Amino acid sequence: MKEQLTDKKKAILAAALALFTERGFHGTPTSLIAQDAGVATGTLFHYFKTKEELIESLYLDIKKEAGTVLSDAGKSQGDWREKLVKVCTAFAEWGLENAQKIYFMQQFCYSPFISKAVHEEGISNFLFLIDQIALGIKEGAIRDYPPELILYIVSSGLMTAINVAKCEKDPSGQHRIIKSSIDLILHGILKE
Amino acid sequence: MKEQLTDKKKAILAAALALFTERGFHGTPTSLIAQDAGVATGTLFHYFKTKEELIESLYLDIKKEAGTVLSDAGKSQGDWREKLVKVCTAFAEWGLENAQKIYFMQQFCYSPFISKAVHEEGISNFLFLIDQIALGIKEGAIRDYPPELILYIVSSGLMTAINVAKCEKDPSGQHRIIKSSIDLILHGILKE
Amino acid sequence: MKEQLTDKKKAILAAALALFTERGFHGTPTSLIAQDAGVATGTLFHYFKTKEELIESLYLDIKKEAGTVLSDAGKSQGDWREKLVKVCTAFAEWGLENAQKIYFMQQFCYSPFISKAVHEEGISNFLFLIDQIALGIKEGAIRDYPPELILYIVSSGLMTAINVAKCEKDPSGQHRIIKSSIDLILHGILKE
Amino acid sequence: MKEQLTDKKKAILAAALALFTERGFHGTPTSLIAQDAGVATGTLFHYFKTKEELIESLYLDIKKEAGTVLSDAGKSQGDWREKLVKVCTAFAEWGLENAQKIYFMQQFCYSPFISKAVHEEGISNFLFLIDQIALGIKEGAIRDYPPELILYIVSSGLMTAINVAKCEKDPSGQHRIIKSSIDLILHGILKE
DNA sequence: CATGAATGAGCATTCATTCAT
DNA sequence: TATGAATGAATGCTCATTCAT
Repeated sequence: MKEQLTDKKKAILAAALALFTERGFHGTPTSLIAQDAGVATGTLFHYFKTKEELIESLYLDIKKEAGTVLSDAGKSQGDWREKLVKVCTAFAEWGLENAQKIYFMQQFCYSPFISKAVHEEGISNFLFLIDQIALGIKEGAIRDYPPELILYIVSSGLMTAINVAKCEKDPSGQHRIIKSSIDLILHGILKE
Repeated sequence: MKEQLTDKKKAILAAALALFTERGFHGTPTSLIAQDAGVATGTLFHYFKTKEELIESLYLDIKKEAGTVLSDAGKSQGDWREKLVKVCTAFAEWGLENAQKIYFMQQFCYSPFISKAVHEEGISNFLFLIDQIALGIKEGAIRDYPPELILYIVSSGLMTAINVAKCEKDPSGQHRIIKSSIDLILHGILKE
Repeated sequence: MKEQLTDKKKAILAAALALFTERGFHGTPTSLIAQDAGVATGTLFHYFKTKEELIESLYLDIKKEAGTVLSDAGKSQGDWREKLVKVCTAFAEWGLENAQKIYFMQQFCYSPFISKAVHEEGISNFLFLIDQIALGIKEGAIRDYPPELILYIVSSGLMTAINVAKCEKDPSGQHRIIKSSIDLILHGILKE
Repeated sequence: MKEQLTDKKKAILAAALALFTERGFHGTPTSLIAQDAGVATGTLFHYFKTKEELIESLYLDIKKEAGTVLSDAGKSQGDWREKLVKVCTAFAEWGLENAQKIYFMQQFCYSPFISKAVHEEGISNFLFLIDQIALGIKEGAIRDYPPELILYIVSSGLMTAINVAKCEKDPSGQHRIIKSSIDLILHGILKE
């Protein structure tokens, strides 16, 4: 009973993700989302007050998922390099397998019709990484730059790596690119 | 007389850049662009067949400008590191001073309503950098990864650096961030 | 149990009256009425088959109440003038104390989405006044015009008086206006 | 050239008046107004920013027309009674011939979705009557009550008279009712 | 070249009403 | 009875584009 309702919401979010990725926010009418999700237009607006709220909701969900991937990977053992490689690899692999989500986030990121508040809420899932980086600096493993700057540069590097990797057809080629990129990126921030 | 026409075209492009940056492509009606540019709506469509063509034209202009900045900086003397620092610094400084153009390019980059062809044409301004990077690898100065991958990662890193720097109010803080970022990025790609 | 149902119906009617008065028929969604009444939307439609039926029901209730006020006042003793003053005063005072009901009736009156039948049913509560007026004419107290015309003009005069009086803040000012108006109106219809 | 544009605006206003009268504000889609006026929907919104603005514009036009009718009639010669009869008759006759406009004003008057400002602007066309009434009181012709109250009661009486008269089929019947009503109303406000 | 009135397809959103529980 | 999720037709309004002047 309650499951069915959740199912509709899920269906709407799934359809929205697919369509936004293919056609962009403005190229995707809410009516089409509803249709693809197999619900009435009214139903979409029952779960999300506006189209914008749907987009934000989707964004927050994805950010949370990405945050979980990272924090799980961050629990691994090993020295700083090993740990960072694990975290970066986990994120990149997730990104490769969830190409739509990555693409959605990029679209969203530079969309001027999203409020600052939502951006900040989305970033909150990654704040723990800043602490980690700060720790790495203190321990002398990571080069001494503002942790936030490091986080952003690493993130954008990974995103770019995922984009480039996606252009490869075979998975081995993709992984090679990811590996190279992580090597390159980490070489930039790690001492020695 | 020919001057006046060019002036109108320029006015349209300038108004469009400002508005797209503030409000996004879809949040900016062509009528508003025309109004801000001080011309009639019909005039806009006289110079640009469609809204999309206007956006693409703007994009190509900006890419060309950025390309010029880079290629000018690339002509400088010095070893690889010095050269790369110059090129990166030139781009970042240009980006800081042309925040709207950077923002426009980012929006544009992930907009699904832009054709591949235009993206490729835009990138053409940067292809000489790939050759340079390949040369640097051959000469043993740059670490051996696919030159294109290096280019993209460096670019995204710089873009991110510009974004972060723009959050700072005082220029000295901005330049410090840019310097740190370039140091960080180049440390990743340069051997030792 | 039967009490509870009646309570819900009453709650719906009360909420509807308040909302229609503030926001108009079309500005008031049934869902909002239900919410304000503390019931589910489905419940509203259990008691009233359609929104229109709810409006008509409300109208008829109010007309009946107004009719009762008038007929009670009409039972008073005295000559024609005294009697008419009593009836008019009773109506006006009721209107002042039931501003929402007056306002609702005025809205309703000119709403083209109400059927003639309902209008006529509503008027039925006032038909006895026509007979009274006819009697007054026959007895030579009231000037000789079509009784229905007299009724309508007196009614609209009173409604207007109530509207004007409602603009006054203090009750004494309101009563003065009512008194003046009734004097004015009755002077028009009474002989000498 | 300029005539044609004006014609479209006129056509929209005319179509709107007819439709609003028949079907009410909310029962009349803007698309239907445009269709009946023989223009595109976009054209309607070219001339009137919103549906509400169209309605208000129509209201103000009608009020102005009514004001002109009254002020023209007010310029006639004669004693107070003759003058008042002329003014009232002129208004009532205009109302009979412009039944839709009267009906529209009544709808509008009690519509809660109209701003106070517009109501006041509409009333401004009638303010000169208040001065006239005040003068009549000072000269001892009109009974001593607040001039505004007198104006409102007379107005509503005339409106009612028009409504009643409209129910008659033959014009002579209509005029008889108007005449009776004016007699009745003026008897109320004139001394002796 | 320049204008801006006119177009009409397209879209987000609302809301009366139904019905399975 | 009571609920409220689900429905989908209906509507106000936008905006890229055209074209007569």
